[in-house]
Amino acid sequence: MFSKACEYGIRASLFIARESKKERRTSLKEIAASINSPEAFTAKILQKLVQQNIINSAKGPQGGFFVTSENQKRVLADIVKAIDGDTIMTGCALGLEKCSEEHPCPIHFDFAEIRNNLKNMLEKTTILELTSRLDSGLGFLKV
Amino acid sequence: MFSKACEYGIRASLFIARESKKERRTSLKEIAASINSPEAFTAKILQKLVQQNIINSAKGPQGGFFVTSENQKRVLADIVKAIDGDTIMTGCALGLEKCSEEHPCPIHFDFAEIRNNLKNMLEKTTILELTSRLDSGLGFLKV
DNA sequence: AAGATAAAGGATAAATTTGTCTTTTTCTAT
DNA sequence: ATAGAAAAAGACAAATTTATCCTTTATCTT
Repeated sequence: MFSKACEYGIRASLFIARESKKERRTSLKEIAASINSPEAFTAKILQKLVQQNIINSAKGPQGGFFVTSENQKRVLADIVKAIDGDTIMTGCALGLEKCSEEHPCPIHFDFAEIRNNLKNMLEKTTILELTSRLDSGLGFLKV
Repeated sequence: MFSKACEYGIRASLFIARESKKERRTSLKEIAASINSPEAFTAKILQKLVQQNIINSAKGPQGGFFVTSENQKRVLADIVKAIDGDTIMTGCALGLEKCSEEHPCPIHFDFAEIRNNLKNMLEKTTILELTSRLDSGLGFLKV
């Protein structure tokens, strides 16, 4: 469904956001250990998310990654788009470029429904909401 | 969503099934041209589908690929599983191995619904049904 | 100012997926 | 029997994704 990079990206973002709520910046090392992801690869993914202003970072001592309250309002779709693009939310299930309502592939209408449900879910689910779930013990990020 | 191999595999299977309804066996060359896929790569995918008895083939002159009436009853899920496995229908959205109802990731319940809708769709949609749509001009397989 | 800390950036490597090419096997029709 | 047709099989190549390592930049602390 999502690429490995995207899975790590979401998990990392949620972990960082959660720490941010506690007014803590967190380091790459801590993130990778907490979400069970390869450190250097995770660094690359976080770089990309920082560049797109989805999460935030600061260099130097006491630096690290964090999520501003503005960015806490971001949704899963933002992360997914930043890393995997939006093919999963808009593309044809059979990979046909010119698939559309007017010129549909054989599973277009069945799939459009599922894809739209996914899209809606990703677009309405905020980082904030998910960290709340984590805080209330509803959900984990590791293994 | 699906791998390229899976996209080609589904498109090819539908094309072959459609030809089979007309009592025609169809060749690799014809298939690849008709669904716009790389010929040699498509060959590998079809090999795998034949091995798993999802589509059928015959060697030699007048040979080619076809779909028995038994196999016409197969569903999309069979093809997807044969090529991509069933991760997409059962796996965790965040790639967590031990994600479950009891030990869920933060988006487990939202995602489970979407994943189940996808699973149900794939499991109820037969090759036969899809070729009927193609026959009635409802859907295409190329580009 | 100097040193330490932590992310950013760039080059490289491994693994997987996608894709090609050549040879072999099987079968049909003549 | 044999020639030709077509899939099967195996080896190889390119592209993409996943992953690592090393150097540079920024900035905080002393």
